[in-house]
Amino acid sequence: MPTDLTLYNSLTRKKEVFHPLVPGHVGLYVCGPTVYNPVHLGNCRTFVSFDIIYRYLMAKGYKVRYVRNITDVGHLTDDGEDRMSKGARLEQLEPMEVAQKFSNQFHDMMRTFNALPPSIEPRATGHIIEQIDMVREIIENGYAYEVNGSVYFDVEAYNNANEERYGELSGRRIEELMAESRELKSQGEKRSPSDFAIWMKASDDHILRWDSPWGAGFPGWHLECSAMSTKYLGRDFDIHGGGNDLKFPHHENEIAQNVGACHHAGARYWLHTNMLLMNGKKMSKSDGNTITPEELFTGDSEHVSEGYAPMVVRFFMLQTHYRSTMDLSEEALQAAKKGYTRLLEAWDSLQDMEGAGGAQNGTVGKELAAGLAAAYAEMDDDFNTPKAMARIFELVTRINALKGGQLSLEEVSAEGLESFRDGLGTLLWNVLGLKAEAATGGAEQEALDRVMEIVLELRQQARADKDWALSDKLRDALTEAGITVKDGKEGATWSL
RNA sequence: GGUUGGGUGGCCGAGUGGCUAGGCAAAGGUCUGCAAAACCUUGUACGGCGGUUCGAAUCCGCUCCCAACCUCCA
Repeated sequence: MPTDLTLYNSLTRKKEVFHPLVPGHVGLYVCGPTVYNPVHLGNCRTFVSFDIIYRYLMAKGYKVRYVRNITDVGHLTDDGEDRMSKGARLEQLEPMEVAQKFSNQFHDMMRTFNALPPSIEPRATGHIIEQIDMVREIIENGYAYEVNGSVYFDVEAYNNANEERYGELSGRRIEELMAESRELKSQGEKRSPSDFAIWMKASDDHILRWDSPWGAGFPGWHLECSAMSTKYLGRDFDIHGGGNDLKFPHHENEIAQNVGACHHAGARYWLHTNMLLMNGKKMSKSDGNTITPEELFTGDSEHVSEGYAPMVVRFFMLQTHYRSTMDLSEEALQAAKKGYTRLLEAWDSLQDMEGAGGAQNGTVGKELAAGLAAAYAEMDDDFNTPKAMARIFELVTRINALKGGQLSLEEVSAEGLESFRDGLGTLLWNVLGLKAEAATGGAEQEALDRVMEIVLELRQQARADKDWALSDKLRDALTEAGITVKDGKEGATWSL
């Protein structure tokens, strides 16, 4: 019984049933990273969230074009310096070298988190022509003006001509914005403080520069996403995503630019992920309240007592809804680690099981099927991964009960178990994007398996002889080596 | 100050006006030579004050507190 996919649209501030523009197809645009420094853990959270959304849309049978940009033009920093060239000077590298270095690093990190690559990953510097064209269109439509080689978006003119739509996404009112910014800074070349640059004149020492009808310069803060989403997904497309902190001004201005250029607003559904906090506060380098993904994995940080595997972190992210702030803490990570281990162990147990019932599923088989369907249904409700996880853990309990004998496999048909296993596997590995990480690989792992088999056999012999001293000694020694032995009905099992 | 979203049991974290979210931790029990694991059972939770309602954590008002955004930021 498939349900409709509903999602929370930031634009309307309501949950809406999702209807793609073209049946069967979804155009998804997500604001990607600025590649001038190492990827931040908060970025990872956002991209993991959209990875799950991407995966789930595909699991629903949609053909998805997922576009996620790389910003390598840089934006102005406080002192007016281009970020890319700043990075270049500090690192003694070419700007494109810096961009490449951190793009590579970003891609590695996405792979580590098991996030699928997007269908198209356009770079801002590769779309200067499109951006210049867009600036020209906006000027032609009367929503921008040129001053000394820079072009500014005329927010007031735009707002008056388009039913006061500036601010519809962020809930801001133009009068309030003007009132504030008047106090904050001088107007400079802008006619109005709320106007924003869509093309900037390059000063003589600015490295990243391109020729344009307005002289040498570089594109403005928000233009790339407008230009690239339009190019690859069309003037109207389905979903635009990004972090909450991009809502204003970035996304608001993106809409203005789209409408300003071609009278189409771009995305119909806007999805915003919430922030990752640590100790209840935004991560910030300046006050030390931060941890890099690498530090989180290795445990090399004052904020964690040990390293956490990337999949434990991903699992941890799954337990919070993408629209809620997520608070990173040692205790929460510990809980995630244990929970994830329990999930993996149940999955392992499930692999060795066979349904013993007849052709018809018994009570337990039906419960398994219903629980799995419920988990999928939770995903239809605005990608509610925490609720889906709750349903999955109810299934974990049943799997363990089947293994422990509290529930009988006689209640599950062979076919029922098979399809349950397939469905659960699809959900865990394909949709939620988890993976069962082997502690060690290949030959080493095989050898260890073999050794453990021998050791456990010896211990089993000792237990049969009621030589508890020897059996306990073996177990204690193994425990000391980091290997846990668990005695079950079908013999002992072990885990690292 | 403005905008947006929050404040849920020891911790994390879902939530539909009335029915056990879930994970971790804790307590009791079953199983086990012991242990671990597993299974079963257990928690006067919903910032505060009012209101609507037969009934509110869930709706409304006020209030306190928190976070993000308003300047580049996922």
